[in-house]
Amino acid sequence: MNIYQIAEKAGVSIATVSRVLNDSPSVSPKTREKVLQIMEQDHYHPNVFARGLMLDSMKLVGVICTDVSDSFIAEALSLLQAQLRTRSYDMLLFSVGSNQETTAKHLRYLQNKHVDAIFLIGSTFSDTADRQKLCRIAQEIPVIMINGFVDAPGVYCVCSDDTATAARIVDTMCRRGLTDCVMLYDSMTQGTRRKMQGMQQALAQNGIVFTDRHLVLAGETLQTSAAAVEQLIAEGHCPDAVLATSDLLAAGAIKAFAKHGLQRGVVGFDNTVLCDCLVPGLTSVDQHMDCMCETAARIMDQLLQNQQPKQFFTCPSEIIWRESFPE
Amino acid sequence: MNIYQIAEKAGVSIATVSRVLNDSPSVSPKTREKVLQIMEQDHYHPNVFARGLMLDSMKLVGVICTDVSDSFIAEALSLLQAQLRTRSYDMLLFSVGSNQETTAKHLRYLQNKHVDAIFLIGSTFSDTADRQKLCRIAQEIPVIMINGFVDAPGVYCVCSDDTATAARIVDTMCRRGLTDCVMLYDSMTQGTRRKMQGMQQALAQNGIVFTDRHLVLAGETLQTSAAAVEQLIAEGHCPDAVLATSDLLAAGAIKAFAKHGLQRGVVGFDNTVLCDCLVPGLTSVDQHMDCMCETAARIMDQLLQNQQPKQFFTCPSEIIWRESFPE
DNA sequence: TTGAAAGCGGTACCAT
DNA sequence: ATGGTACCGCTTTCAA
Repeated sequence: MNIYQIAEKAGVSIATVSRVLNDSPSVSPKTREKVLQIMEQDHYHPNVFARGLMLDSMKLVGVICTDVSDSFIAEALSLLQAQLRTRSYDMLLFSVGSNQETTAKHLRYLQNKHVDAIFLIGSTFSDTADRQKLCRIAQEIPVIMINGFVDAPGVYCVCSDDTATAARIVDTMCRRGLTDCVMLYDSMTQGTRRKMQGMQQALAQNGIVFTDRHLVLAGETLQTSAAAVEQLIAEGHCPDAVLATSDLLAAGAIKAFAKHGLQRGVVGFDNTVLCDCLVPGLTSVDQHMDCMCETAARIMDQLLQNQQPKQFFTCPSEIIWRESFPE
Repeated sequence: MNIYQIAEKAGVSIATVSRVLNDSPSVSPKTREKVLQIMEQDHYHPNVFARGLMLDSMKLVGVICTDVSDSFIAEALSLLQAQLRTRSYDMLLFSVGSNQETTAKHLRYLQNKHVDAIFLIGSTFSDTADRQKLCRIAQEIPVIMINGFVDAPGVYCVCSDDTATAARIVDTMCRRGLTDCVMLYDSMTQGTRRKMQGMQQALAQNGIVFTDRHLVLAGETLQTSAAAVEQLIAEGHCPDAVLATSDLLAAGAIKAFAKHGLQRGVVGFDNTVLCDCLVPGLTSVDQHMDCMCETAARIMDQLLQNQQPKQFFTCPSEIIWRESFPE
């Protein structure tokens, strides 16, 4: 069923049918009605490829993320999906791991797919060559980073205020005398860096110099994180408190402390479902992903209407206090 | 940059260029080399829309799931994504909630998008009208259900052997004298039903009649689940052991028991990251999603090559024993 | 082995 | 308000 057959049945030209499809005002109500009726009864739907070919758009956006099965990213996808739906955009999803080069390759791939925009969730671009690739793509297609940061023309970034929140947490720790606190992280992403800066600021405010010993590489699983903390304990460097860059790492710390019968403040990030499951309940940071995704979608709207949005946006995050580090 | 410009630069016709693009054998090595070289230096990539228009395919599959942020589904997506990538298919993702009608609508939507296949993750089709819609679509496009079951021509299903595994667990419980066990569930999906059947079988084997009291609706959050178990305790119906249809519900049970200082066997499903985080560690069922996704992808392969795969597949699941219900 | 030309199913401009 | 028609970029016969 195509536009020609509809035109023939309705006794009009394909141009008129096309006008009806596109809600053109210059069609008489009578004609429109007749055409619509025939479309209806024949279950006609315009061919998306033909439309794409002419308009160079299929109302499709590409989304590149490191790992769908990360609950933080999964939540972002869920919310972004909802935002896109209200705008009649579909989502082409790529879960590509944390390799930068792979991510860059996918950017190019999506460009060739003629997507209308590209969203990057939690990607890092520390490598210069890859960042330049990103810049080139961004000249042609709107690129919007969620919880990632690259300062380049055409690249728009929405982040949460990790730095401020991490600072607030570490400052609270210091004021309670827990000055020997550490940050558990799995890899030096932009997000980690922002949180680290917050810690550094707070320590400085409390007259403490931020050094390597405040930063602990903890792997990316519960087990590796627990092992890292246990090693600290074994070495006699048991920290007063722990701020982890994810709830999972924080869970590892809780486990390690519990094993040694120790009571220590632990705070995580992302406020995932884990927090309520753990004992003690995990104090964590809710990054208000809904805000970030809505902002990201709005940026897309503006870009596709050739408006110039601001390049950087920050969404507030919130500390959700639980027993692992009470307010 | 299109096929015409390449043809002109190479001094050949567009037909020849097209042949090179499609690896046609009837192009002289010389010509092919020259065309390829020009494509290379001009960074030419065929227009996906034009190609889609002719071939009626963009090497795209639609994936409909209830909720990306469910960790079980997120894992499935991650693995399915990997399978699709090796086959050069892209994934159009829809997270539509658990409403059947909405799911059915999206089937139709994807049909109009001319996707090459549709995957459904964890969907239920209890409503007859919606199931019929599914059947109609399945006549035209391969429909593959992961962890869902509908017996209809053109609908292919990959499930894990929930029934057998649930039976094994409940049988173990009974043999240990924990005959007063209950199943915690959140909604009567196909998966729930399969697990329920397993429980029923095992109880029957142990001379116990399966009744309503073995089935406890526990909502879909940690809190609702804990509340449901606490209510049982308050009513003096504290179960000997609990089998929950998800780890989250199981976590709720653990929490409720802990609050009352009770020691009870608890088993979950999906073997999510939660299991290791909980205290005691949660015994859970690993459904080997990798197997299911690989099978699903293979079914797609066969269907797209007009072969006739079996309609129903079962992947083995495995009990991962932890402290909450030791082996 | 190669080229010419007819689609694929729309959109949009130019007439009328 | 409507129709005719030239695209969009590729695939695929049919001839040469």
